[in-house]
Amino acid sequence: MKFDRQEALHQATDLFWAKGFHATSMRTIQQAMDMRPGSIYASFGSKEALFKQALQYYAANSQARLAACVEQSDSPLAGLKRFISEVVMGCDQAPSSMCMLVKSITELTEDNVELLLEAKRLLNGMEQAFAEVLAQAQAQQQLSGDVDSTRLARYLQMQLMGLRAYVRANSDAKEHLESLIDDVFNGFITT
Amino acid sequence: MKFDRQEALHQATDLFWAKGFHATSMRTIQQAMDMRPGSIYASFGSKEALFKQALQYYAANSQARLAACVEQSDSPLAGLKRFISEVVMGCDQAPSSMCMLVKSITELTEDNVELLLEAKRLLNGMEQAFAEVLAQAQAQQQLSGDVDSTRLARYLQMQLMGLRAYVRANSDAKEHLESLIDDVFNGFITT
DNA sequence: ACTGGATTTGAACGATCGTTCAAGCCATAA
DNA sequence: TTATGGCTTGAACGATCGTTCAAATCCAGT
Repeated sequence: MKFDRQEALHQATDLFWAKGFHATSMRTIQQAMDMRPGSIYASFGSKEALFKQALQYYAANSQARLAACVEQSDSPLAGLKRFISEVVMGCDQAPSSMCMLVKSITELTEDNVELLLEAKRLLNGMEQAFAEVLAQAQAQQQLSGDVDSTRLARYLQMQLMGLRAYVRANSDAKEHLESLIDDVFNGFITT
Repeated sequence: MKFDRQEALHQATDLFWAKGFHATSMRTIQQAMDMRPGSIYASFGSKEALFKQALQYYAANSQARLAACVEQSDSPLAGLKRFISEVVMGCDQAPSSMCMLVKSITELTEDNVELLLEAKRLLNGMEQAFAEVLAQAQAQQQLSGDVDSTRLARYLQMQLMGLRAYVRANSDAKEHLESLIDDVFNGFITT
């Protein structure tokens, strides 16, 4: 049976996502991957390199899910809202209610500049993906075209960060969740 | 010269705030405090206990600053906006652009339940403080009284989390900052 | 000056960290 | 069957982690 690199990376990503960079030890990762240190270092290089690849794996997954949401919905805007709901409501199964990129940017310091910059870069990619969906909505007259879509995307991203952080801090506030999502979504639509 | 417990705690708080719980070693703290391990453990108990006291110190400071802002301003609402601006704009001197409580809640897991719960508790305290200021504003007819002030406070806290996280992730976006603050503030006022 | 209790010191502990590498294993080719 | 080359293994490394504690130091009261 061949070694499944993708699956191993998936396990590592979930662990890093749940516990963060510093609190996740290589020994825990070895256990989750069912691999011995030598193999891991041969495949991924180092803990930092592995984390970087985990970030990229996570970001690629997120963008794919956004694209899937848009495709499965009737309109770009509906797809966007579906994505937001999916992300915020489905946080029970996820390793963390928060975005792994935001968590990483929150945790990392100048001691790991490369990782910090990579996380920022990938998060900017997400913002651009949002902007593209919003531009689509504008092209289809679903959204007023007199506001810069990148500005809307920025506002949306900020709101989404706040939403997911709030859920993390107040996990029992699931009741208010749908209304909060609506507030966020409507708030930024009418901006 | 007597040992200044408050000053020592202040140094520790700044370190924890900047680097988080796991990435801050006791040796770094010893250096920042200019104290030897024995003295620290005699005064504060353990790393966890020290961090808990740092959280409390930080939260008390934050509430005091909010109160000061309200007092120095002409109205509760103006005080609130001043506080938000102060917090978001003045993040250059601060150890981190993000709230230490939010950072902690983001970083900590079930491996340190007590710290996690304490951070959540203190953050709820902040939210309540917001609610009180908003209730004041309602009492002075500065804000419509037909919306629950605790609901407004919740929304404000979510927005503030998003704002500070966004600034952290996109530190070069200081240009859009004032407009973002306005958006946040106005957005939640008209809700 | 002397004493006794409180405080400060810093070496050292065991545990765990990220990482390495010689030795063992296994599939393929001759 | 044997030789070869790459992959896997897990013990072990030095560094650092949080923490302890006996010894040194300090200072108030006599």
